[in-house]
Amino acid sequence: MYLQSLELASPLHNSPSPLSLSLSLSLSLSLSLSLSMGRPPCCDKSNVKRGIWTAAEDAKLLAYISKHGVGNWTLVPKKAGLNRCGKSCRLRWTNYLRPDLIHDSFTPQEEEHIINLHEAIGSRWSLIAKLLPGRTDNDVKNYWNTKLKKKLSKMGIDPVTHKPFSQILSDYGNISSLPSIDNQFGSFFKNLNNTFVPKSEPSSGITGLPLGVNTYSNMMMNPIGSDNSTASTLSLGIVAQFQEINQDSVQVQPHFLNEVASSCSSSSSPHATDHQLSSQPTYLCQQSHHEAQITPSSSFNWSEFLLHEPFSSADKLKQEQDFHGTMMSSSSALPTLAGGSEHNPKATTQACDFGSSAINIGGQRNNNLAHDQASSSSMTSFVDTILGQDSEMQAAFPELLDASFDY
DNA sequence: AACTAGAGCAACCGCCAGAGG
DNA sequence: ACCTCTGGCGGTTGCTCTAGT
Repeated sequence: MYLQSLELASPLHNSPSPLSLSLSLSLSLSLSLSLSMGRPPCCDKSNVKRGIWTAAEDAKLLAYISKHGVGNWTLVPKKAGLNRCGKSCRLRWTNYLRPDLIHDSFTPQEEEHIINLHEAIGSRWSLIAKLLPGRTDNDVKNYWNTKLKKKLSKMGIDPVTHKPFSQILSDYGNISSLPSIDNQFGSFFKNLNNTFVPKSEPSSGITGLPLGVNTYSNMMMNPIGSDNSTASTLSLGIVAQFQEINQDSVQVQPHFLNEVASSCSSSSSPHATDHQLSSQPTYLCQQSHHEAQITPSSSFNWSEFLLHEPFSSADKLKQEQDFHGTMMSSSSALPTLAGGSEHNPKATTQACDFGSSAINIGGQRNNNLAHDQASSSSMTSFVDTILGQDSEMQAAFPELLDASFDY
């Protein structure tokens, strides 16, 4: 069927030169191969318009959807009189034409939400977008990739782990026998090539940034003396709300953000996922949703081993003040987030067990405090743990561990 | 004015999960 | 249990615009 429509529509048919014949043949062969070997394409890609949408196409799609609503997207282009792939129509509607979308630039508050949520749940753009009314996952993703990632890097924060580069360096220095740095440190070394802000001048990376980023940078860089309970409440609330969204997303209609927004902004539900919370906790990884869930090790907790960023006392004082102030604003800006864990002590417990750096903003800071007293013993046990695992891996995969890493 | 590099963003691609047969 | 199909998602690409030289 696909082959037929391709041949009928192909411009090659109008001029059967030897070249076009061979092209047509190879095209047919590859197409029939793909038909026999895998799933057929959702539409005849060679026969649909691609690229930028015109105003006329937008008008057609809008007119059709406003009249009939969205149903089967593969039928929409046909019924709307569009020469487009159904998937393309869906994307155009979802990312651009939907009436509830905001096309303005992101506000500092939204920026802060994105950063906090990214730390909490990683690059789950659709989930993050559900917490930002009027924004699409594509918007958020683009904004993160083009702006926020660079901003964080310039501030000396690894956008993948949300840890200060210096901390990652310290960690790496203490566990230099680790075989694979790629998995552990994400984009750190990539980012380090482009930007590095000396930690002796923390203000240089912060000046001029919007409030949200200041807040975040202070949270990241000054755990000392900060209001741990507030920070903890915020981060735990994010996790709780994320869990709530995860559950709600099953029920809501995907294309109507108003419904999504209202379901997301509802107070933390008492039914919030007793079964979820009591089930085995999982670590959320940023690399890919395909490998996003990792069974946690019971032997150690990453956050127990985090180092804090050393600053001069004057910097500390200023950042402490900033942190107090901005955390308050964060809490007010995220009312449902902050309230999430209050009604759910289980959530608190579990979130604290989330050792991944991606999860626990406040918990990490608590641990940083404790780390002042217990850093050496913690780091020792951490190194022991890693070395133990290293030895196991060396025994299992000796050929993979021969490569050395020079920096 | 012409060229170039980088930023921003819309759109596409390929994979996956889930529904339905 | 298996297969097909659709919708959803995250990652990537490529076009356009703008600032710098």
